[in-house]
Amino acid sequence: MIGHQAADSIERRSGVSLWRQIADKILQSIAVGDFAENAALPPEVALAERYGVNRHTVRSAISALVQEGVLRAEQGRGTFVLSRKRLSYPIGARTRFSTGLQGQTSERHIVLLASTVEPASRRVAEGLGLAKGADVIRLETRGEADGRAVSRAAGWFDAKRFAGIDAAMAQTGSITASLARFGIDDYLRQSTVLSARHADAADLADLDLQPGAIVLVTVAVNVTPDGQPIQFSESRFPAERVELKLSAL
Amino acid sequence: MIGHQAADSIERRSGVSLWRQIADKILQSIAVGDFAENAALPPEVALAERYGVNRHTVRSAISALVQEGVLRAEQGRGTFVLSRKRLSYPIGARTRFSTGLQGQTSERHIVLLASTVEPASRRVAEGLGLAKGADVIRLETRGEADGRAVSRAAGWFDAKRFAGIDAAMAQTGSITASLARFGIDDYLRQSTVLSARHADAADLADLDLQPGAIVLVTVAVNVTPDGQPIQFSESRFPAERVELKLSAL
DNA sequence: TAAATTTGTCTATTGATATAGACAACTATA
DNA sequence: TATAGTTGTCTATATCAATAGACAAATTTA
Repeated sequence: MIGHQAADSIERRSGVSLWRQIADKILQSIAVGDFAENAALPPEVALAERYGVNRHTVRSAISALVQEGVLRAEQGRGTFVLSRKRLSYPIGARTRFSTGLQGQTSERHIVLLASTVEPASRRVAEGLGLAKGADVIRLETRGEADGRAVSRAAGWFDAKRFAGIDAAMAQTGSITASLARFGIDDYLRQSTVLSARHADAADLADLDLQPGAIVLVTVAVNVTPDGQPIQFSESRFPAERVELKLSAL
Repeated sequence: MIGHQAADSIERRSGVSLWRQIADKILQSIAVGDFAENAALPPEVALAERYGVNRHTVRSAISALVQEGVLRAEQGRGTFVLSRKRLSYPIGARTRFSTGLQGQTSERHIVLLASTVEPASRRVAEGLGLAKGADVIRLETRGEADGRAVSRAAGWFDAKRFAGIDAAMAQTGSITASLARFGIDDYLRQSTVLSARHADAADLADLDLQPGAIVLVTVAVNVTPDGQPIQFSESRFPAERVELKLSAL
């Protein structure tokens, strides 16, 4: 697991097609820096030998990545790496979307997609310390960096205490700024539970992913400095574009 | 993304077979608690309708999970959930394998698989603040809980400073105890970078996984309280058996 | 016991996946 | 301008994945 990958590290009869596995490996190689940006990939025949598969199988993987906008193929010249490395998304005591991504991207922002009032499900109620079924405001947001989707999050707030936070969010485009209007000057991340799974149809649409992608999922609770829960959230990140950097631990 | 899954959240032509996607969904449902332990799954025909696929496709998914030891099928009776929920693996400032898993499992331990002295690669050298190529000791370990593999880690230590840590590890079975012999009474996790990918052949063997599985990967540096790096590590976790709980943030 | 329910097995068909080989089209270079 | 190297396209074949239908085998329920 030290950078290189054995020629035999491809699994057949796995339910995951070979071209998908090879596309994953190429993405990984780009993220790790084995394949440099703007440089040419090894020729198809070389990749085919390296992974122990037919050239056409490699072509399937490449065409999927061309479709994704990661590679560009030019007849007679070669296949070139377009995409940058994974975005390193910081998670720590004071996780906010805007801070910490400085320097990695030229443009980043959050879009508020929808806001609804709904009864709290069991886990939302537990996270916020409310009774099950109590009214909560749900904000659906999408994080973008350089025009690519890097996160999709749902955040729940006590509807009584934070009435109007949806409007504030629409105005400011920032959770932090919106909470400030309710007298929350500082907040901390109390807990984060992290898991990973294959993208389903909703993930594909929400994060502009290609079928077969992997998503990282975090479920977190934010609290005031004195421990009062204010926000429960579930966030999804495209694993091929984002890694999570756990800081301030 | 709130517990339920739409009937159409299955992707065709994705490079990931339908049976694998459905197996993932069933695992997810078990982890979330939709399918209770020891209880019967819905009958095959019901699952087929729910996911919009043929009964035989559901059967392929089930047989894969039976192979994995997650389900048990009994002719005439039904298919039953054997496995417990995902193990919640804590990661925080004072992450150690032994602490924090209390109560979740009855038995857990680390096995030292191999120890070698090798020249530091670029990233290991950077993590430990050594010159590239300097001698480092590498410990390969495997974490088990209730007889199931829950982690596989490689840890690197400065060979000069920690000469003999391999023997200490073999004796004590604990990194913490081994470091104590070198005067390290306390250490902190400085940074953790987290990503996810499909399991390759090495992961399948190391973690007893079935093809198509997802692994979580963390790359971390541990330091003394005054900031001196002592350990660089890369750990792999089976996403179907483990979730990471980021605590003390 | 009989009927209903559920998993197991078999055959057949279609489409996606993977391999194999040949050659065309394009680019860079000797 | 040749030649070598590279991607693009085509045909053919074999295997895997998915659907469809029928019926057997085992268990539970009426």
